Amino acid sequence: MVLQKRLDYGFNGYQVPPMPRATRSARRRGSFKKKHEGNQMCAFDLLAIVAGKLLLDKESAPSSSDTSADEDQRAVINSAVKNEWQDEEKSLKVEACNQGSADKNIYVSDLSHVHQQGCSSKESLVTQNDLNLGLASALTKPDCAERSNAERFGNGQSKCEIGTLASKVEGGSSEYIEFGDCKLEAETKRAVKDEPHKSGMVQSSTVANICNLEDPVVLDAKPPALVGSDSSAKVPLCGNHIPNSSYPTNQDDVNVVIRDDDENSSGCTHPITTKKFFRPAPRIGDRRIRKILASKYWKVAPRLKDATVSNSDRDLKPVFRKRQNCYRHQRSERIYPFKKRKHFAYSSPSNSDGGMGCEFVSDSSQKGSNEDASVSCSRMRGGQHTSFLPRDSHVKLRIKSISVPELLIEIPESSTVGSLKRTVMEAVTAILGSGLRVGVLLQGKKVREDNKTLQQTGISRNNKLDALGFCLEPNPSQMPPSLCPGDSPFFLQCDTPQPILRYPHTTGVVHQGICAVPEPHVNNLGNYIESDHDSAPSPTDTSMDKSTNSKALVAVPAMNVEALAVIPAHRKSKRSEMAQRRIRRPFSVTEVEALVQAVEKLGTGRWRDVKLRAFDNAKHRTYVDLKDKWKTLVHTARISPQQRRGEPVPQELLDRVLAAHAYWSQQQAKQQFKHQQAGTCLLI
DNA sequence: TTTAGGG
DNA sequence: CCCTAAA
Repeated sequence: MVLQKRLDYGFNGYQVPPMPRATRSARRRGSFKKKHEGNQMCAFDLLAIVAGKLLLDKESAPSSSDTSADEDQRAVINSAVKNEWQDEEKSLKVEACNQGSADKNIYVSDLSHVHQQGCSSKESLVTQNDLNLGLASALTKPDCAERSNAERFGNGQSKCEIGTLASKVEGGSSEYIEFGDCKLEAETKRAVKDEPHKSGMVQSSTVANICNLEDPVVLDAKPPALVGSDSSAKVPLCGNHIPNSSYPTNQDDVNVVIRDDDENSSGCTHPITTKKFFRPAPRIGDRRIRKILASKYWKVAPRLKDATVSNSDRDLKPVFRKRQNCYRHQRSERIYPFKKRKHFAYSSPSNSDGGMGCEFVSDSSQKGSNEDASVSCSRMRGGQHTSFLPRDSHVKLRIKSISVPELLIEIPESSTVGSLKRTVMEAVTAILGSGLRVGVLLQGKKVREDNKTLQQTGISRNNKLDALGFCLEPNPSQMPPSLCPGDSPFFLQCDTPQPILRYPHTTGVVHQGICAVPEPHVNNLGNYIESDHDSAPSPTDTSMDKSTNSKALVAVPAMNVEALAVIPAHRKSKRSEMAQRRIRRPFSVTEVEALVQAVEKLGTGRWRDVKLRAFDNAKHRTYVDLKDKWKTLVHTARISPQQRRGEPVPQELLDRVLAAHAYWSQQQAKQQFKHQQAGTCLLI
């Protein structure tokens, strides 16, 4: 689209809330990005966190008291799932892909692969209201052809696929993460074998690499007593004391506050509302974490569980506190899963064949005692010891892929890709947050009898490799009753303890559907591209403000579940693109004129003053921008008009540029000369 | 944080 | 526009 109209620029009298320079600079400072290059948390991790939590919830739910083999199996799988989801350093991101068919598919996929496969977010995306969304791990798919596997189900039925599962697991711990006013609990793994200072310490990269554990670690079996208590279990398991931690450790959890980028306050500043739900920002580490998470690319949740960023509970809103207690309670029930993972740790970690379904491996002979301890532990919890035999044949599973329910998203055509991404992200988060459970499929059929043993069901080690499948399916029990008519679709809901979705930049727009968002300007999930809100009201900018039209999402559970083959991602995946490059905003002639005028007056080398003088209200123009623009202006003025590109700058302006440049260069030279003179005089 | 300059 | 050294 061509800019038809010039920017109405601020110094002409437009009143735009000035952006705090400090934040702006902080954001712009490259050092920050660099410094935290490793501290990314990708969308996938977020999903993992959510899913991990839910799976855990499910796992420890007292309601499922029976300890049938099936239940055990699910528990084990749950462990693996949540572990794996947080394990991979997949640089995933919600991407939109147009495969050239009528179907538009959106994938959560690896950055490096999306484009590789010819899927570009630049392609036209939102041309219909009913988008067919697929969550796919592109990196796990050799090519687009395989992806079409998912597509061929058509708009209504395509499956959402998420991630690969491998079965490599280590110890773990759970922690809290706040996304805006959402609070999630995340299960994270922990290198048990590491030195305490290594595994537990919070470095500057608190949010960084928690998954770089290459070697599976086998835990020694702990006496049940250890498993019973939260605190007692943690120490030996995780060695998580934090010697030089910059984080206070007076609490049991980690509270990470995600705040939005400063850009989000553009248009209207909401300094207070933004903070409403957050804990009082406290001590040392908080700022860093906050920054890291605000950097739009998150990696993995902080791994230390015994540290907390904030120490005051009293300031929490009641509902918040309640939530926290709730989580804390859950945590204490979640010790045993960690141990159970040992069970899984033995299965081969390396499987990169893109098979489908899962694999059975005989496991009866290995590491009997350790695993038995954990397994028995879980069974004891259910009150049954009878089924447990030390030499029981174990079925070893390797889940290579798992399906998640289908997502349907409705979004106006006028929405931008950026908002679409956010929307998908939110939908994904919501769908995972709405409650999932693991379904078991045998020979394509769902196994519903939870009480049957694996043997009875036919899930034995003699089984075929692909006979067994797993899927994630909506969990009706976790859905808000009011929003769940029958077993119908589950909706996004905002005021559940689960991930809360917010729609950014929604200036007073009513969200259709269930979400009533208190703080529309807080964007804690996406904040991708167009968070750079332009305060200068050009027609382009207003039209680009798509997020205003964000609508509520409706997610429909998939009826159609089938595992797609996926290949595990490499652990050291390429760093996803760091902080998003700012969108390009060509200078309008008006702006150029303002710039020239200011430079004529102030000279080159005083860009901050230039900024203040002429661009104070254009918060998207930094003094660096102005300096750069001047640089290019000078260059433009020197080249022939034929070589120039973009909106033509009047020759008159270019002449002034050259004149001013010459003048101030001369001045500068004079200054330098004088200084030199002074210096030599002193020396002599 | 700003400036200056290369990429 | 980004990144950074240097001030």
